[in-house]
Amino acid sequence: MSQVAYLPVGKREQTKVQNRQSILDAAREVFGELGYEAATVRDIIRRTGLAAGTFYNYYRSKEEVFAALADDGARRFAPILKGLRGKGEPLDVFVRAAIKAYFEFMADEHESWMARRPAGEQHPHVQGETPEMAAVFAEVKDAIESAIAEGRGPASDPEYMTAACIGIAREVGDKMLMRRPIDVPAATAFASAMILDGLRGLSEDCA
Amino acid sequence: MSQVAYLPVGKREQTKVQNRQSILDAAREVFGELGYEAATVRDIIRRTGLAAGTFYNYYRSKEEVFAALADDGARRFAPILKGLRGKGEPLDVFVRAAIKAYFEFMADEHESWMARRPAGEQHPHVQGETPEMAAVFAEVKDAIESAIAEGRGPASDPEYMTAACIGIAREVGDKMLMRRPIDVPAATAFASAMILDGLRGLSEDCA
Amino acid sequence: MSQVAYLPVGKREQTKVQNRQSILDAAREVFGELGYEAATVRDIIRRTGLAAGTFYNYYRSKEEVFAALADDGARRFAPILKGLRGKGEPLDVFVRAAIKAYFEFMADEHESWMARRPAGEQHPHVQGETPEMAAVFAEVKDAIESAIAEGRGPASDPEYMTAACIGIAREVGDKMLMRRPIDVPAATAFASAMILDGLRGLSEDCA
Amino acid sequence: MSQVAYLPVGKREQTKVQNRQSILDAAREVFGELGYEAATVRDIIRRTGLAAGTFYNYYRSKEEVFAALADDGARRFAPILKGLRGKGEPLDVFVRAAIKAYFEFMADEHESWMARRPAGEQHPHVQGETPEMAAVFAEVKDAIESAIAEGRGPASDPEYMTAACIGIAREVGDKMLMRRPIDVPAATAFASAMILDGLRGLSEDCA
DNA sequence: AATGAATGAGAGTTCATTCAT
DNA sequence: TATGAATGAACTCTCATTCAT
Repeated sequence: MSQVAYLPVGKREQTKVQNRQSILDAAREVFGELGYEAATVRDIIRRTGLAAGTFYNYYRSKEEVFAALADDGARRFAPILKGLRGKGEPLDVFVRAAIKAYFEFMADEHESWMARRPAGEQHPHVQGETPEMAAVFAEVKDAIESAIAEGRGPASDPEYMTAACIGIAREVGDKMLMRRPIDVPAATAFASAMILDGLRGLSEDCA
Repeated sequence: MSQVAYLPVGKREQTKVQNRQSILDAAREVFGELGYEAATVRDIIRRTGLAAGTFYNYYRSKEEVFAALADDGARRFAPILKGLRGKGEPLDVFVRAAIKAYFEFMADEHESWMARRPAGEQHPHVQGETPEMAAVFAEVKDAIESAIAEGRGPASDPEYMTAACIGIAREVGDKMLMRRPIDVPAATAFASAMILDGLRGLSEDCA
Repeated sequence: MSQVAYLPVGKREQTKVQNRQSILDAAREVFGELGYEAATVRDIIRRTGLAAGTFYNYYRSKEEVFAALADDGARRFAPILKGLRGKGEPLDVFVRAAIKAYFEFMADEHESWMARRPAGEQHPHVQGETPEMAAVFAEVKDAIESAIAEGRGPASDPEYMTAACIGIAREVGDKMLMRRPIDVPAATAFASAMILDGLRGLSEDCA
Repeated sequence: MSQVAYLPVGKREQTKVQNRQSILDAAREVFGELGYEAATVRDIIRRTGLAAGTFYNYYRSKEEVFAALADDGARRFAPILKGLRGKGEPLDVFVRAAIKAYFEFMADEHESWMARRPAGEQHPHVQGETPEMAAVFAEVKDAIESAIAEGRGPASDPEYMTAACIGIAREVGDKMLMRRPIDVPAATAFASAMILDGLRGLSEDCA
């Protein structure tokens, strides 16, 4: 009677939210383990414990869940990046901060991220992307390109530069997650140095 | 009957070799066009003109053809790399040469490589690998690691270094293939500079 | 509370009646557009705006709505036919009047009737019946048979005669609805002449 | 060795022909019992005993089987009608002959035809057409229209005339099949008289 | 060996129907 | 009573793989 409903709190709404979340969670795992292409809607619902048809009450296709997951990731990462971009910092500061943010994000997500490297790379396949990662990459790329456009870094070939930075972040980040303990600062230092100074910089900066 | 077989070139052996090759060729095309995951054995045999069952006389699965293709690629790329490794060159020479070899290899293969990026990125999907590429990466990684191990470069963190180099090569190479004309020397210069000097080096080396 | 209910018109009863009617209307449309077989309960409720479960408070199945619709049609057509049957008219008068009544009924209903012949006969399918039509046929058949039984026409083979009349009415009526403008008198004249005089009668009666 | 192969006689070809036939037979039955719309591919293969996938080795869809069945029917009926049309007979001769041919065709097919009226009309549904019938109707219609166009009958309203004749044939034919014994000559006499002379002609011609 | 039809598991998806709210 | 999400059976169709020829 006197209840103030800040959010829908009926039992129905509750299970709806739960189910949506179950599906997203299951999807994250499945995409992680099998890769986007190999994953099937049925794999997702199986892991969910829900009935086959229930999936379609929430998402119309595998693509749609993927997109939802990507949105999730982007929503969490974008603000961090936006903050960095606003300040007009010189490139090295920006790079270090962005890499740090990215690696922290990766480490955060890493349970599911690890799930997808199930010991021994049984499939020859594809270095998968979690949907969140895909979104994050897009953001990073955008950020780096505009940083360059604003003259806060060498104006060599913005597209190649972005590509190179992403390549480093992706591969080093991947390796980072495979080590125990996961050492974000070390990986950040390495990747930043590599980006900023190349191999030459590594002896001094990282050794 | 009266044929003298210097090599296995009897009619049987000939068609056997031909068929095996047809399958590999078809597989290369199909993996290129559809991506590894989306490709099906049926797609491969359809393109082959052979009967469905015949496929299984040569390969037991899609994975196996993929592996065979990867071997192919590795067999062609490995000698180049081996040559470089033998000479005990300093790291910068080795890197430049390796990158060059790799990008030339990519450009060579690029017809099929391009085929599988069918303009507009209709799937959200995965940056696939041709099987050959996968093999090449393994080789490169090995080469770089041993170069480092032999002390011909900074002894920072060999695994991270390798990862970073591969990341740069992969992403920059990808971009290179998307430009017209495909400019291998320019991409090589960029990637080498980036690897060796990082962003700082780019202004001088590449501009 | 203080409402005097002459008929069940309480709020509850009102919406009950309304809902029942919505469902029937929606069903008529849907059967018309999709055909009986292709129509689904979901299609009907979707058009209704009601919740899925609500349908089942009124009808247990698609079949049951169909039957209800047929009853509707029969209820409207039966009195007309009953009027004709009571008078003991000779067969030709009866036939003309019945055909006229039937064609008028068809023309009346024809919006929905037309909807279900969506130009170009995309399905190979079946000449469907609206439920009302099915009911009407039953009535007509009964009327004709008893007219014959009462000796108001040639006693050849009542069942065949009925069948023939129904066949003519059905097919000619169908054609009538496909022409613009819909000319009920002309179609009635044709069908009556055909029934009464066969092809020979057509030159004189209809030309 | 010395065998002259009039037809493919390998075991494989044999089963292929058999399977194709099984599917057609099963489809005929299923369309008969359930109607075209309600019938599913699964219903057909279930009755066949073949594996699910096998269906698709022969036909790509329900539509395609239907079409094949219709072709069958048309192939058998068309020549008869063509023969009649060539001779330029007056309309009454043509009509009698065509009706006779049609009813004989129906009686022939009637095992399967009967199968689809499984005692008591459990579905409200559709007066189905076997695919063969659909094809036959198209032929008949064409024949009648051109007979009229050639002036071998009253020039009233060709489309209505055709419709009326088809209606009679369809409905009377249906009834004919429901009687035991099936009396094709009687039904032919009735329908012909009805078409040519209408109800008035029935007393004299048929009684 | 090569063939290609048969197989049946399994994918995506829709639907009638139930039932807690 | 109305609601609408959950259910799971059933449908269409494709695929990897086998095996008689």
